[in-house]
Amino acid sequence: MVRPSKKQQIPNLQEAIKETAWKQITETGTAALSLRSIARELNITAPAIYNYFADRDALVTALIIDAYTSFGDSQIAARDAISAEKMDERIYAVGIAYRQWARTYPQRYQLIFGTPIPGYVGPFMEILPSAARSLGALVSVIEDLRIANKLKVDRYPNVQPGHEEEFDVWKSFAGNYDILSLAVSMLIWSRVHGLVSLEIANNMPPFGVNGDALYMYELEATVNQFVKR
Amino acid sequence: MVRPSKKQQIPNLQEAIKETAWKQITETGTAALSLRSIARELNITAPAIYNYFADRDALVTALIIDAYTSFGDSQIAARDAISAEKMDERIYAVGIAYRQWARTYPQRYQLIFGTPIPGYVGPFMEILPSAARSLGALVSVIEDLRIANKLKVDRYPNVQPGHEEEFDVWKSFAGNYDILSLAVSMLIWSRVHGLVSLEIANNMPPFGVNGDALYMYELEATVNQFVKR
DNA sequence: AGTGTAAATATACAGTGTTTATATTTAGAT
DNA sequence: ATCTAAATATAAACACTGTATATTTACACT
Repeated sequence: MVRPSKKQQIPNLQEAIKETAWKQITETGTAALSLRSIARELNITAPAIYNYFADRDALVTALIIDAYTSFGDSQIAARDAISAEKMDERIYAVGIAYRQWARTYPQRYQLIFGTPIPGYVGPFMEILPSAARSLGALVSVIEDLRIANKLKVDRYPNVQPGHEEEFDVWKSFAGNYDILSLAVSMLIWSRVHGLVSLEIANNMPPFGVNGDALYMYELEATVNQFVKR
Repeated sequence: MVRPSKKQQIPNLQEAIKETAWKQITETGTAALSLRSIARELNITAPAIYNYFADRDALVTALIIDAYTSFGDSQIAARDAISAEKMDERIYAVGIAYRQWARTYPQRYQLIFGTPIPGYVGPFMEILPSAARSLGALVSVIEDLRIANKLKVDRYPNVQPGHEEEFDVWKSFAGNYDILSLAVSMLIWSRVHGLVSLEIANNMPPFGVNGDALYMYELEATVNQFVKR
């Protein structure tokens, strides 16, 4: 038997490979991702995967884009659940959804923002669209604040020109926002990411404050810092 | 030739293995760490390493502890370069040293705070001493602030009891500080880590604000938030 | 001098990503 | 209906990886 007849083949093998990859990542972590073990579970041979993904890194890239899309969906849904005028509430909603998604899918979070795959470096321009879309939820709220003249940013560091190409791609997927809104969003994002990534990676000493309360405390501090009242 | 005479042997092979590991990590990243390639470079066989480290994870743990020690040295040196009364200046010094160390040794930073070694999970209690010591530099300054009644922490989330054993180990290496100082330090740490880790991992969009200025902006915001004046 | 131990090698096993060549099924064109 | 070509899978092999086992040898101590 060199090639099974189509009757016994898996339909949509490309999707099946990704699904099996996610299943294994969820069960045993991102580090355990292995083309051969995926093939074993699908009862195919490892080289067959190369008909659907150029190499292991291409599969990882596809997984990352899928994860960003899921992440972005939850970000956008959280934002849109609050009416557009209540901007600070939107910030809280997006912030809470951020942590919730990360805690629900810790492996996906690490796959996106960590570097758990040995040797893998993502193709920036390929990933940027889905990344821009997911971070765009926060950016859009900050931009609304800025337009409403409620963004408190005295002496904010100057934004630098350059990287026009990446910026254009960003704008085409996240929205055409002022670069100041983008820069402020990056700082807010880094705060949220700081707490969440340490929590996910269990790098926070296990003693200390309640995670939920600490996270809300940080969100409040951030809103107080950046929103005029 | 089954065993070379001691004359041609490498003295202090344990140290030599670690040094070679660091060299390779610096040159080709944490992901490329390999016992066999270390052995090749030292002109020994791979199993010989097992006389000095129980397995690959034990070597990684030793590297992490060394990295924490180097990191802690720089933290403590930065703190002690400023006289103890100038507490806010000490926070800046420790914060700046944090980013500087991370940018000087990005691979070591990722080794400590990321998860770039597939399947490796560090033995918490073994690493805690060196970790506590390095983070203790910041904690000690926050504790000084608290004692001087200059710590601005209205409505800070309650600290939780439990984990007494880890806490005792922490205190024996970082100092016997109030748990509130510890908790505040964790939040400050998460902010610094958020910015630095995104910068190190190149996960920050390359457009935006100047890295140095943004980092100082965040340090100032943090000092303004937590230090009474 | 003899012996025991420690430290290295040699060998082997199971796993990984990937390449190459080969076989077969399937779709499309004559 | 038949021939051809592309698509899709396998089989085998290569160069790696960490690690276990058995063996050999150098050295230190009695």
